[in-house]
Amino acid sequence: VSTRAPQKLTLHDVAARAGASASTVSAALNGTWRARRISAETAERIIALAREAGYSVNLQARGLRKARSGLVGLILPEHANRFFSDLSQAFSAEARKRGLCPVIVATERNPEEERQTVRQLAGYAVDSLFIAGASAPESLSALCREHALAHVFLDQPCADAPSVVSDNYHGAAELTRLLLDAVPPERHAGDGGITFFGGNATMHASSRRIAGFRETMRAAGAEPSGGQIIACGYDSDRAHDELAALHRRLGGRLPSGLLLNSITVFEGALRFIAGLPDAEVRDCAFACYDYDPLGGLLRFPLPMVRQRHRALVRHAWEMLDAGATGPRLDLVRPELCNSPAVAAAS
Amino acid sequence: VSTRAPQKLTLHDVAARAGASASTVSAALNGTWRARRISAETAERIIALAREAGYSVNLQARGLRKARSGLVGLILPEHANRFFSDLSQAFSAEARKRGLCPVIVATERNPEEERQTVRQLAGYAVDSLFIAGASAPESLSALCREHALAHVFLDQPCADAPSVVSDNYHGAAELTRLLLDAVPPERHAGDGGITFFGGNATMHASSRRIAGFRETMRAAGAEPSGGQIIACGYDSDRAHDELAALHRRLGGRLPSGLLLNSITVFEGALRFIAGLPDAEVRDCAFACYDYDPLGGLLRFPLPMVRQRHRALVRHAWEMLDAGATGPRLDLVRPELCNSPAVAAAS
DNA sequence: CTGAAAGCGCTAACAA
DNA sequence: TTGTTAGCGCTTTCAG
Repeated sequence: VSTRAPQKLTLHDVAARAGASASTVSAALNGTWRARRISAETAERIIALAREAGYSVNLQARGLRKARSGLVGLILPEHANRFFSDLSQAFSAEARKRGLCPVIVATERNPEEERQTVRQLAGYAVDSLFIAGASAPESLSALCREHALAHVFLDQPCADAPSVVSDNYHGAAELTRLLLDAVPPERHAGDGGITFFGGNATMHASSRRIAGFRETMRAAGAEPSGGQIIACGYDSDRAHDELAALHRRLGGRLPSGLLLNSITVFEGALRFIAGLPDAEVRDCAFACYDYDPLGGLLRFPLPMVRQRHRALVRHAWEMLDAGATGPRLDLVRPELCNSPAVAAAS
Repeated sequence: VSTRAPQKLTLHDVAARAGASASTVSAALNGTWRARRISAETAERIIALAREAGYSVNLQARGLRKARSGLVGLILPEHANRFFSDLSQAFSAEARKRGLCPVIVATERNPEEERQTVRQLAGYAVDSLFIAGASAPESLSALCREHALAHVFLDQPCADAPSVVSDNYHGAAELTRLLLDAVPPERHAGDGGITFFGGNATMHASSRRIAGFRETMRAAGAEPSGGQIIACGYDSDRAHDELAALHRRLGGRLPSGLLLNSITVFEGALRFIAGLPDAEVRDCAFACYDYDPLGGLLRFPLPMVRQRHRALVRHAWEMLDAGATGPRLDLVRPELCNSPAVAAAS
């Protein structure tokens, strides 16, 4: 079924066969022939010929000549994560819509790997670069500037460049309010009260979420104690063990409410909870800052907050289109899923 | 903090500053200077100079010259899917380990988009191309051959090219055996018996899984009836509705066992199941051909089968390394998660 | 041990 | 209306 592979047909080959010059063929194939006032007849003849000869441009050569490649980069920590893969999806769709080719590179939260990748993508002359969840944003931004590379940060903001991130503060505040509603007031505060669980307090996202939690609690007259904020990282096993420890400290019960900060933390917690009697579980209100479709289908209600990946990406692209280059931080309100209000209605 | 952007330093600039020629600099920077018998001193001087001048190669120019780009392509249906994002992760890791830059493009299960993408990636002179979950493999393989592009298929095999896919038959057989064990023999066969649910019987993966199901049932003396194989696609809503319909047909009960063919089908089913009384749910044995970490943490046991993405990718790469180019189909046994045996032990 | 020269395949001035 | 020319920045013979 396959045509003989004719050893890489070039523009000149096509030109020869068409009895035209390379530049004419180039113009015809790129649709710029109108501007070059090449006769429609010639153009069409060339286009037809090129197609049937199976010609296709060498994009490296074009890129070299035009000093831009038609590639757009996205750097992110990992693929195997719902948020980042949603981001990839949205990014890809937008890139292809513009006829660009998405290059998505996972850097495993390794700052040196991130820097290498920026250099590499600059080497390929990507037209612009999106950087999500960077571990060292400022250093990357500097690198991009050295390479005169348009760039924008997502999720983890950069102090020196356009950034668009979720409104972590309000997302956490919303979940906190739901927990406050679900738990009787006398059990709001104090050890064993509503507890923020998981995440890394030194990172932007978690610190904003913790602020949202703390201030919403305070506004409800339930200023959280130190023991009500347990930022024990994002590791699932770690979360499991920390929750077990908390359960022990509380004399064999769960806190009145748990705001689980990320899906991995939720998984760890769920693994612990799975071993508890139903009554005990029903006595604790849950909420999760992250989304998984199965989350809404458990034996207890679980409001979840989901980052609006589409909106984040679209907004980032708009910033670049607008030629934004200076520092600027735009927030996108995340989406509340499985809210009890909606669940009650259904 | 940022260095002045010195308007794209080229190899010739470095050569000039070093008082050497372009070819010498090139050799020094590429580590080929030994072979060219350039003095270590010169080489080191040049390397130091280049680094401090902030030089970095133009990979498009290099690629043009060498007729290979250092890019490797992966085409897949979508990012927002656990299996494919796991695949991306494994692919990326392997690519970067080899100093190559992964280019992952999602084509939305659109055959024309797939073809376009192959052409585009060929235009960028990717060193090789991995194609996962293709909707029209043979046509893509032909395209690749036209472009003399080394390629390999994953997950969805191609009749004319090296392919590596999960052993769907045995994966399904294993799940079926677990269901047979969990359900009393008199309820194995007949309508309301163990039922294969979801997927598309015309597609490779599902058809192999159905075969595995059917033959394992038969071997257990429980040849499934037509009503016990409901290949209603992969859509979650559709699965929900079909399961509701089945429940109605069975006079308001679930079948004795359900082999849910994909996580989306499972989601739809779970949404329906969530509304049923506990006793009814406990009366049905479940299994799922796909993996999600939350699956193991539900109120009923759920054995799941997970494709070994790492092994798939590694094997595919080995085939390319070995220069495989003809048709060939290699199977990778998937992994059984949440098996009752293991659960019982813990 | 090192430099000069010849392109890789394409596009965009500039001529004709 | 079209062809000629001059590179984009790099690697790689081939001569020194």
